[in-house]
Amino acid sequence: MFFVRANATGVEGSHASAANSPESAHIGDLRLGEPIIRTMEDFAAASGVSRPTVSKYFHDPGSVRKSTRERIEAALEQYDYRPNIYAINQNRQLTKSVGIIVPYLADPVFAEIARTLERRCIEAGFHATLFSSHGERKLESEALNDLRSLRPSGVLLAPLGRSSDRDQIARFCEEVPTVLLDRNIAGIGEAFVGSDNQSFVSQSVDYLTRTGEPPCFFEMRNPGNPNSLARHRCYIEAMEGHGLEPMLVQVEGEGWNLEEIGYQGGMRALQEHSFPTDTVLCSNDRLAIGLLAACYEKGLRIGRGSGCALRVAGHDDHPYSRFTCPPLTTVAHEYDLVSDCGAETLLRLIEAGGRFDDRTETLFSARLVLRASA
Amino acid sequence: MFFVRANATGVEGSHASAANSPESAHIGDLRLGEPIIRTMEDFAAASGVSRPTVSKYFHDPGSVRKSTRERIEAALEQYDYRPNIYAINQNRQLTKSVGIIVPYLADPVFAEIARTLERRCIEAGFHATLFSSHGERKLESEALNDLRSLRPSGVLLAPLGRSSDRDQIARFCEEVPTVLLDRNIAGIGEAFVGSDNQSFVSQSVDYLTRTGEPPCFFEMRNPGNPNSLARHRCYIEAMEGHGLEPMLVQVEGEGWNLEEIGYQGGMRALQEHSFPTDTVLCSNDRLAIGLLAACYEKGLRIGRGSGCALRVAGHDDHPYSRFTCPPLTTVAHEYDLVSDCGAETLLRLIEAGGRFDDRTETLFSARLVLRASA
DNA sequence: ATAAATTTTTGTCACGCGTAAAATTGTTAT
DNA sequence: ATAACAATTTTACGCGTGACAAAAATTTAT
Repeated sequence: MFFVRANATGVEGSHASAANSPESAHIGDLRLGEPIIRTMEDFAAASGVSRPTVSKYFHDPGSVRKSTRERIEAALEQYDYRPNIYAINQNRQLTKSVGIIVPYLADPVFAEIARTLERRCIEAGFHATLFSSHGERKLESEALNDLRSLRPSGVLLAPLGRSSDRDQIARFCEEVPTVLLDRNIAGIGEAFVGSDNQSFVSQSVDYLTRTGEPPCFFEMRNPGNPNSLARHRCYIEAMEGHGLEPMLVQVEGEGWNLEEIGYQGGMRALQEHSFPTDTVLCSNDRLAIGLLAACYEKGLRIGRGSGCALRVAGHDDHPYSRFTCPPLTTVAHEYDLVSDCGAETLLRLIEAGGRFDDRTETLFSARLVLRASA
Repeated sequence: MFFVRANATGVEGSHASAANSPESAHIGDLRLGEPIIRTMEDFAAASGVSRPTVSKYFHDPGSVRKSTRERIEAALEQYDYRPNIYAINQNRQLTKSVGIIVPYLADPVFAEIARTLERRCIEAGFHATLFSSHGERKLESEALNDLRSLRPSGVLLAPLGRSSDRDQIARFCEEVPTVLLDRNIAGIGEAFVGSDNQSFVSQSVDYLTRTGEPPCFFEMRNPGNPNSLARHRCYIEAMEGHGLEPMLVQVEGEGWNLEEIGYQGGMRALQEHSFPTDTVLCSNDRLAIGLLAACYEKGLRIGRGSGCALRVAGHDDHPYSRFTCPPLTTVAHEYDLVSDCGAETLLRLIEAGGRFDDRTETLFSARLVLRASA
């Protein structure tokens, strides 16, 4: 199954004889005669400036005299000291830190959202700490607790949704200025930024009915995701708005393995001929990816051409939907815009002192992306 | 583009009038007469026990007398106090925290690895903090610095690879007990856990040559990933071992958008007929996913059947490779095993006091996964 | 009941830093 | 040179915790 090579490089072993005391670990890279800099105290002594002045410098380099600044920066060159961010957070009245929580990092959409959020916060001079709930309520709670200890000036929270501990989130939001992202919880947090599910579904339904048979809706019977519930409702509304009968194809399954759920459910639906029309609109792209795999296995040709058996469309513009076979027609979740706006909203919130007078909800419209699958 | 609904829910506004002082924010959930518990000092007073005893309790509940334990736990019920993890880390000689760094969380493979690592560490009673380098050397450096401040007992580090600051990582590893993951850096860290690239490539090359034309190798010209370099070498060795001429198809591109790079490179290679054989072995599954999309667009049938124009295989068993069309034949990177072993190795390292006598390298063999594409 | 062992309390120091007031030094204007 | 002002240093305290020694209280053994 596996094997172990000991000392495979043959070059090291240098630290094998080193003792465990923290000093000895540093003897290697210590030019003799130079002191070891661990704390701001040490660094202040080494640079010939008092510790509070050093503290002031790190808070705002422009707030100290030029000659002092130069001395500090000279010492900085030599010792590359950096203050302990967690000690700072413990003591500053208003931190330069923000927290980010996403429900599930293994979902590429959230991975992208997290990446953008982190970048924006860093660009604004903040230190960002990222947490993933990994789909588990317990881990979401842990993340909230950690964030409390971190004392961030603000938090961007994309909650798990149905399985969140609503009361705990509400309490957290009263303690820490929080912007909700992607999934709204009515009345909780200082603001919400997300997508307008109605514009998602109405666009896809409009397009599909205009260009062919009206779509049935392919979804999970018990989605953990509140956006799924909203899309379900919007589909029904949109169909009724066209004077059409809604057609639901619901698949079983729990958790976050949506491609697998879409595949299994798709196989079953195809075997049992449960699709009442030749057009399938999936609640999200991950289910669609699974369905496409099932269709391929069944030998069905997907697309809007004459030789095609089925049209398949999704929602979200998942990073991989460009690369499915055929490429997936979908409605883009503008997660870059949502992320940018979320980060910006949080920064405004922090500048405003942590509270807004009114709780705003910013919803981005979706953008239809036509590709070959429908 | 987007619109804002102010006060859309119509139910809230309760905290709109709350002042900014930390006390007033808590009046809402404060049963009058009960003190607000923020620190261990407060909590000790509320539970009628001294603070050091409370501290002892949290360190090890079994270390205090039963009657004392019950008093603390009764108070815990009432106030749900939790010690500040960052303050703890600052003071404990040996922390119950570990750090995890992965190079790119938006890659589902690393997202899965991170998730498994985190879970294992939590199960072992540790507090895990996850960092993503997001593909940027600067962010990897930041993560290392943050971890220094966090004072973890150990770190699991999957480095960026080529773009890592090797010296900085070396220095870090001398300060903090570190297990390297997925990508080895010779001699750095107390141990390495990863995959045996040779077994990957030899298995795929063996299988493909046995069942059809020998494969050409589809890869990036300048991969940032050291595993890619290793696989390149292993492909050449494997081919020569069969007495065959290695055939390389190298595509341009930078960064982490591998599907796109595979797609663009694949389109070009197909247009220019650069594939010298009907069998394409991709350096990793993400490139393969892009190539499959290009093949679909070109109308090429993929698979090992008689009506097929091309066989395509990959490496890694990417979470989506099951759902490509056709499903991708690949060699599984056993990232669950790697994660488990990595976590276990770190725990052993911590128990051993942070240093191993010998630097071990544990390599997992790959597992051939036959699907329809080759 | 008394002595011995265990547990808890008290007190004090530590960690690495922010912060505020007072004392000192440096700079500029006159 | 002197006053006026700004920048800096000193001093002292705080944050929320761990760690350790000595004293006090409790439990257990005899």
